[in-house]
Order: sequence, then structure tokens, then C-alpha cells
Amino acid sequence: MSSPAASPRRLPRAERERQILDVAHARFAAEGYANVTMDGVAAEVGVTKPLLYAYWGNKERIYLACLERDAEHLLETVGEAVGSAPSPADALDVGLRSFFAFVSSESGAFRVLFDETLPTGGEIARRVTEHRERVVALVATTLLDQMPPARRKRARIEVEALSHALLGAAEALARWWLRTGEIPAVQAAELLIATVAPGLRQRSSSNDTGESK
Amino acid sequence: MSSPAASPRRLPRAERERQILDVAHARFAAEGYANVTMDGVAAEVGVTKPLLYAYWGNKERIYLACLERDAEHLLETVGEAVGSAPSPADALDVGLRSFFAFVSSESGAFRVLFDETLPTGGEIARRVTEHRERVVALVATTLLDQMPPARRKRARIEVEALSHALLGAAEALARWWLRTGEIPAVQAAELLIATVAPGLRQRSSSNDTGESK
Amino acid sequence: MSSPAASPRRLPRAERERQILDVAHARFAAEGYANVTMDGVAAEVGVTKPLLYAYWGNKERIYLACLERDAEHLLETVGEAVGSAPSPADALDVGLRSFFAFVSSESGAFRVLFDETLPTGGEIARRVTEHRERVVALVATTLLDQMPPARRKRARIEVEALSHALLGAAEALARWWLRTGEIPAVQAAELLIATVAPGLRQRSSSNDTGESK
Amino acid sequence: MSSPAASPRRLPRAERERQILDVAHARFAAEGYANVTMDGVAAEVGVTKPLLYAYWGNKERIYLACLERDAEHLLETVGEAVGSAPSPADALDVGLRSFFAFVSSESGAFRVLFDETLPTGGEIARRVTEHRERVVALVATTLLDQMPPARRKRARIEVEALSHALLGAAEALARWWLRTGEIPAVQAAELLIATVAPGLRQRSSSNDTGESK
DNA sequence: AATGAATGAGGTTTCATTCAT
DNA sequence: GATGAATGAAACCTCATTCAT
Repeated sequence: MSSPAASPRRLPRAERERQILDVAHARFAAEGYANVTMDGVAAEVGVTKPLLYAYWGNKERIYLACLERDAEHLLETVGEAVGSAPSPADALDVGLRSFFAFVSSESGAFRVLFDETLPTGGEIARRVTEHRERVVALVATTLLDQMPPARRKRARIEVEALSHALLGAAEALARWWLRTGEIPAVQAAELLIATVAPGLRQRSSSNDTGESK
Repeated sequence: MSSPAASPRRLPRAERERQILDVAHARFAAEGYANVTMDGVAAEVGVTKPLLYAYWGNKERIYLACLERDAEHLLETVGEAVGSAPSPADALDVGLRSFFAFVSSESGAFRVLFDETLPTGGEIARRVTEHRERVVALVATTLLDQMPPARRKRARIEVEALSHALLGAAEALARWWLRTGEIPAVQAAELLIATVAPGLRQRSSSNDTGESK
Repeated sequence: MSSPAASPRRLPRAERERQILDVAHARFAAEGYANVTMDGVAAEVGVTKPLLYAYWGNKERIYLACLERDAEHLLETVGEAVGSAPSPADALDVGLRSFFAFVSSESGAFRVLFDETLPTGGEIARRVTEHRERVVALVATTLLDQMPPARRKRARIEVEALSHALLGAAEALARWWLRTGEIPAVQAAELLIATVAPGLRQRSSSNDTGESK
Repeated sequence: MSSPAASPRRLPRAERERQILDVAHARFAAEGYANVTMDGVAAEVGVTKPLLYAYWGNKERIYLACLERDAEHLLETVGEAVGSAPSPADALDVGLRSFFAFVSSESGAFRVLFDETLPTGGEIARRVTEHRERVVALVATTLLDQMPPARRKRARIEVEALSHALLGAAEALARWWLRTGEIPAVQAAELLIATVAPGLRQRSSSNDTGESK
């Protein structure tokens, strides 16, 4: 699982840091936080553990370095896409497409962001939740922007719920896609869009609150 | 966190097994697989660890016992609901409602089935994936049953993808609901149904393959 | 430094605990808290580290177990001696003699109680300070009891200072004695008594506050 | 705890050495040998660790440099005071007063000299013992000088013991004073003098050997 | 039917110290 | 005169698991 790189013995700190972060990132993505060991990372990079501690202090902070990088990246990607949508009505579609594009080109980042083996409680949990909330908030905003202003206030909670559902759908679909690769990523995006767009459009215009009867 | 039950010293094996499984299940649900220790379970039950090993052999198998129980339960619940739907067109709605009802009444089981701290690779991962696939297959079947037979063969892959997306949406929405309890579970179900039903109906009848343009 | 005892493989917990505590106590006395390792203790006892952790939880608690035992012992010894003194005027003498008797018969306990390699801050520091204060308080009480009641209130602070000085003298003398063994312990006690008794007697009766001029 | 000094990059060796020693001394005094790290010292000085090693070779030798400096200082201070005493009978009093004056004005030096976190065994322990013995010897000399020549030979051992006791008393009283500051340092000195002087005077003149009865 | 005693293997972290420039 | 990069060795602690009764 580790391949001791045959690289120069001494590297400038910046370069070594990048190298270590790359290796750590790959392992976090492949094995999940809990299953990555400092020994493993150090060995694959070809250095010893104390160096990792000299540069980051502890395992948590190495993970956070990966996380922040990826979270910024994802939010920027999706945020820009949404911001450049021709109209509010298109924002969600555009956002979903960029999300799948991100998953496709940055599958490691996606896996780190949605790691399922994180320790509960502590800084990591806090930051992950925060980043996830930011994505949810982005989705929620695009949903609200589709609605006539009059409906927005009443819909807030439902929109939050829907945002979680949408992100969940996208996440699961992305995971399936990463596992099987059965169809192009872009087609996965269109599939999801085609499935939810009509219902969302209806909801935006109607007065229905989502309760049956 | 543990309350050493003041129960009889010697119990028939079947009863002891149930007792242990109940405790283990509760902890898996509350803390996630990775954070549960054999010591903790044994202490809360009021027996010693070797007994757990005598009965199941290892931690993994205790978890699997919980998992199988819950998976059967979920599939039965949702399967029966779907089977008793008045028409194929209603099957998905009925299924989603029963899913949220399950999450609501059996939140522990849901948390065990969708534990996020499971070890990757190994028997557990295999079984969890299998059970998830069975749920996905159930969803996929209801989707396919809505379609005119002619379209079914071509749609197979997309239906599989959609099923994963739907289950992901339901899972995320359920998790959000468990965390916040902001709206009644049934309303969450309706929300999801209202969002995806129109798109799905459209897809069932059209010839569109889901690709844009 | 360690001699893997050729004792029975499995011992009753109480016995094993005593055995471990004995070994740990000896090492704490000989090397000081900071220089004792869990591995070292375990190896000398002939068990593995996890057993130490199963029984005490951590190194600090093992030390505390030794400390409490010794502190109780010392205070009891000296306290009883002081309590049974024929008159208040004899209490300090009797106390000092019993202190040196204790150091002589329980030199390990003395070394643990007056360990110089303890971590600062934390439970250990707190407890050690507490126990030392109790000894100081005992000395202070015997000093106050020698004084005419009228002088006691004014003298409080000076008596506290003197108590620390006396304990320090006793401690240093004891340490010297342990190192060299040049004279019998009892003679060391008499030496100290003969040196401080006249001065203390004078102080008790006079109105002098200890300030020069 | 560290303040990276904004000092010139390149300094003459002598000056750098002084700077480093000052910082190291302050930390040894404040935290004790065991709790000082080379990293910490280097960072506070604003240089890198290899420089420390280039100048002294290891941590032990840095400490020794501090120790020698302080030990000389203390011995000089007390030695001069004792030497200038009007008569042998006053020497001890004068010495104790100067000791407390030293503790008061050079509390850091005192703390370094009487550090309680030193490693046992090794060069440091050896040197500390040596310096302490020198102080003890000084005390012993003043005690012997009070005695009629005839008694001196017989009393040697007891005088050594007493000297350790006296130094211990002074040390403990000094520590108490540093901790609480309850009374002026000079008063602490007088307190100790008043307590031991009568007993010592008696011993000097009598034929009593210190053994009871 | 069940236990008390014990372990192997591995985890994160720390720190004095050195190499190459 | 000084540094940036790197390490060896060892510490405390945890947990699933087994042996012997």
C-alpha cells in the first residue's frame, strides 16, 4: 500500500509539505481518516513521523489542512457556477452540474469532504459540519431565489430540509458513480436534475406547503 | 453511559443473547461501530467479555447480527408497503412514507443500517453494501413498474442510478430530521415525494434518456 | 535493574495488585516518578502493560496509590506519637523521633513522599502539596500548643514559616542519613531536637516576634 | 511563554552565548530542568537549535553553565559575608542573612541551584551534589569555628549532619517564602537564626554528644 | 453458563540530537 | 556565525482478543 518514493533526501519545506499533504490526502480519500496512520503516511512519503509533527503538530491538523483546501475548492467551484447562471431558475441545474464535474475531476477531494470515518466531537467534526452547512446554505439559497418573495419566509424550514435531501441525493449518486462509473458524470447530473426540477418548479409557484391532503 | 444491569446471574443462552444484542445495538446506534468497545458493551450488560466472544466470536459478528435483524426489518416494512400499494404509480410514494415511518419508529435501526463509522473492506462492508443494494433494488423495481414495458430495458442503468440518488436523498433527509426534528417525519416524506414525483412521472412516460439537449 | 520474577503465571487480582504496587513503589522510590516507565514496571513484575492499565488506568493513579498509602502511614505514625506525648512541651521531640524512625524503617515511603521528580500541576502535585501541608500543620500545632494562649494568634504566620523550616531540616537530614548512614537514625533525631529545642522554648515564652532590632 | 526577540541576526559568539544562557536560565528557574525543551529555548532566543548544540554540545552542559555561574555567585556571597563576620560566633547568623538576601535578590539562581526536577545520576547530579557539599562545608566550618578546638575532632560527623539540616531548613524556608511572600525575607532569616542559635551555642560549649541521656 | 486474568499489536505524540549547507 | 531539514528512540495509552478455570 505504500511505495517509498525515491526522491531527494532533503527538500525545501514548502515542497515537502505539499508532498506530505498529497500522500495524506490520497490515503484519507482511499481509507478514511480513522484508518490512516501517521506511520503509514510517513513511510509512503519516505520520511519519519517526527517530521509530520514538526510541520503540523498532529494528525487532526493534517486532515484539516486537506479538508480546508478541498472545501474551499468545492465551494468556489459550485459557487461560481451558481453565480454565473443565466437566471435564478437555472441556478440549481448549473450548480448540480458543477458538483458532478467536481466529483469527477476531484474524486479524492469529494471523498475527503464526505469521509465517513471521522471522529465525532472535536475540531474536525465541527469544521466538516460547517463546510457541509455552507453547501447546504448555497443550495437553499438557489431554491429560495426561485420562489416568489411572498412564499420565501414560510418555506424556510422546508427549503432547508429539501437542501439536505438534494445534497444527499447528489452525494449518493456521486458515490455510486465513483464506484461503478456506469454512465458519464454529466449524465448523472442531468438525471438528477430531470428528476427534481419539475417538482421544485411546481413547489416554487404553488401555495402548497408539502403536506399531503 | 453504561448502567450495569442488576439482572440474574445465569440466564438461558437465548435470553442472554437477546440482552447482549439489545445493548450492543443501542451503542452502535448511539456511538457508531468504531466508537463502541467490547468492554463497554460487556460492562453495560453486566457480563464479561469472553461471553461475547463465546457467543459471536468477534465484534464484527455482533454488529452483523444487529445489521441483519435491522435490514430484514426495514426490507419487510418497506417491501410490504410497496406490495400493498393500490397501483404501481403509487408504489414509490407508499414506499417512501413507510421508510420515514421506519426511521421515525426505529431510529436506532436506521442509525445502525446507515452507520458512518464502519470499517471499509471486510465482511461488514460487504454485507452493508448488499443490504443497501436490496433496498435500491426495491426502489428500482417500483420505478421500473411505473414505466411502459418497452422502455424498461433501456432504462435499467439510469433507474439504478436514480434509485441510489433517491435512497441518498431519503437517508440525508432522515438524518437531518433525526438531528433537528423540525417537522413531522411524515411531512418530510411528503416533501421528498412532492419533489421527485413529477420528474419521475415525466421520465416514465417520455422517451427522454436523461441526457441534456 | 529489573528481575523478571519467576512467579505463577496467573494470580488473584488482589495479589497481583499488591505485587505491582510493590514493584512500582520500589522504582518510584529509587528512580523518581519521572524516570519510572510503565514498561519497566510491567517487565519487572513479569506482566504486560495493559494489565497495569486495566487495574489503575494510568501511571498517575499508580503513583497516587503508593502516595496515599505512604502518606497515611507517615501521618498516622507521627500523629500517634505526637498525640501520646506526655506533655505539649514534649510533642515536637516525640514527633521528630517518630519521623526519623519512619524514615529509617520506611525509607522507600519517605522517598516517594518527598519525590523530587514529580510533574508540576495536575492531581499528583495537588495531593503531594496537600499531604505535605498536613504534616506542616501537625508540626505547627505542636509548636502552637507550647505557647501561652495569648501569643498564639500573633504568632500564626511565623509558626507556619518555622514549621516549613523544621520539616525542611528533618527532610534534608533524613536524606543525608539515607545517603551516608553515618550515625544511627535516632541520633540524627536527637541532634536536630537538641539544636532547635532551646530556641523554640525561648520563643514560646518570650514576646519577641523574631524581627531583629 | 516565549517571545522571539527581535535582535540582530548575527552576534559575536560571546554575546550570543550570554543571550542564550540568560534565556535558558530564566526557563530553568521558572519551569525546572525537566520541563525545559531545547526547542523552547531556541525559539525564545530567536536562533535555531543547532546553534545551541554548536556552543554547548547538549542540554546538560547548558544547564551546567547556568549552575556553575549561580553556584559561584552564591558561594561568593555567603563566603564573603561569613568571612567578614566580626567574630566566629556571629558567622552563622551573618551567613544565613546573606543566604536569604541572595534568595531574595537572585531568586532565579536559587531555583536553579535547588531545582527539583533534575535527572538523577549523571554529571548534573554529581555537580549539584558537589556544590551543595561546598555550601555545607562552609556552614560546617562556621559551626566548628564556634567550638573549642578540643571538641572539634569528635564533633565532625555531627557537624556535617547539622549542616545538612541547617541548609535544608534554610532551603525549605526560602521556598516557602518565595511561594507566599508572607513576611520579609530578612525576617525569615532572623526567625531561623533565633530558632537554632541557642541550641548551637549550647552544643558548642557543652560536652553533650547529641545522644539522649 | 460464565468468569478472572492476561496479552499482542499498534496508535499518537515528544524530545534531544545530527546532517548538510 | 548560523540554518533548514530530518531522525532515533522511547514514552503513554487503547482495544480486540484469548487462556484456564
